[in-house]
Amino acid sequence: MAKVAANNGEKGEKYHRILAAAQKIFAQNGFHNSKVAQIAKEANVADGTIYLYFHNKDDILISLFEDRMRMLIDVLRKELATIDSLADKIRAVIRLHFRLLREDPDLIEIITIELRQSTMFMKEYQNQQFRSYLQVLGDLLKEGKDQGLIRQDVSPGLMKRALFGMMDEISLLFVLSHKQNKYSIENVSEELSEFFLRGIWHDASELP
Amino acid sequence: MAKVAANNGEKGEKYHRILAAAQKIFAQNGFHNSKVAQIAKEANVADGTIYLYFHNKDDILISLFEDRMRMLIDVLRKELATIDSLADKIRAVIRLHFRLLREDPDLIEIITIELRQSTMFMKEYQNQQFRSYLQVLGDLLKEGKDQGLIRQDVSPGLMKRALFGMMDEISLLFVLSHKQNKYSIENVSEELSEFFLRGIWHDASELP
DNA sequence: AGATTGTGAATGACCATTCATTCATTTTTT
DNA sequence: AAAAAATGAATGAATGGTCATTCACAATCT
Repeated sequence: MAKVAANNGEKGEKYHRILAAAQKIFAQNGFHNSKVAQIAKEANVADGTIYLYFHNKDDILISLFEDRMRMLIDVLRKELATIDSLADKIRAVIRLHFRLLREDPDLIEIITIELRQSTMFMKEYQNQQFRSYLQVLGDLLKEGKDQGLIRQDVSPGLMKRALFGMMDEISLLFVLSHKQNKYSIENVSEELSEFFLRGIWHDASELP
Repeated sequence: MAKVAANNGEKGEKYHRILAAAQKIFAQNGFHNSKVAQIAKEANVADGTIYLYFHNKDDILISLFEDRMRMLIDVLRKELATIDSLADKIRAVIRLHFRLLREDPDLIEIITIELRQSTMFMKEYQNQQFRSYLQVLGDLLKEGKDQGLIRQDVSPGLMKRALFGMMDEISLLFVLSHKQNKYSIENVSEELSEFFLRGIWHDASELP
């Protein structure tokens, strides 16, 4: 008993080491082609040890996903709190997504590929964190509508997904082409922001 | 050898029966959780027979995907040929995608879920048909830029993917929520079209 | 009859998961 | 404070179940 873990998010360091290993291996091979033994090796841990921290292979993926999404939402919320203009907030959402693509491509690869790959069984687990992330986007849009900045015939529930879909698909482009891409991440982020804002804005000529 | 098949696309009817069965089973369970034996049963064919028509399980998915994409592109090209206005062409692209979602949800489920699920190994197979589909979208955007209808700082190569990503993600919403959705497919198609056109259009107030 | 097409039981590779065992560390006893 | 006992985290070899794939045989054509 005793130490309930000190450093990280409450769960002990071996737990997090395994998650980090899983992130790498899953991003590399996809969930179904990743062997638990590989993850164990990457984490410098015996095969069996993994089962002290996770119920089974699926549980690793789910935990990984939830953990990372929690972080993402956290960072996002903090960044948004420092920005006033709604348009700039939306730009920040997009910029963050693509900044992550640069700083932690494995994470984006997990979101982009594994989220779908496991959607079928994630359905059961409801995937609460992902919902929260979409929620943040939806709230921004709602706010914009209320302020009259965004057109009244925009559905936040739809457009939050449209936005995620765009970012996700374009991330995939980068992830798969392994950086040998003719677009720079900065330009992409910029172009997407302006496109999205124009699409929803009440009067595009008034876009700050 | 002998008969190269008469009725359908060149390949013989058992071939197509297996593909149809695979479409259903894959949509139902996802690629990795679908058993070859299930597909055989659904197609009223012996397990071994499948291997007379396909090299292996992966080959079934790839063939299915290529075959269906070919159809989709075909229909799309024909529809576009009957339309003059560029804006209406883009609307037609979106409408077709969502019409399919209604008429052949299994197909959209395959595109939406399995495309990602198998991206890793589809990379090797280059996925020619999917590229062609994107190509069609890209050409439309290019055309619009040349005509000055679309803003000059829009990148067709990027926006074709953004468009696909949007449609794909929102299809996923429908596929997963199994129709119990508060949005109607028609409204979604309509709202997305207007959003997308405004996003890229040179002067949104001049949108036909 | 020879060729082609189809069958489905049998095979064997693969891999998630288990569990008997080890051993460092902590607790209790003397 | 040293010795003895208890603990439970960690290990990794062994297990067992699951399928994709094969192939010897059968049916059907030409």
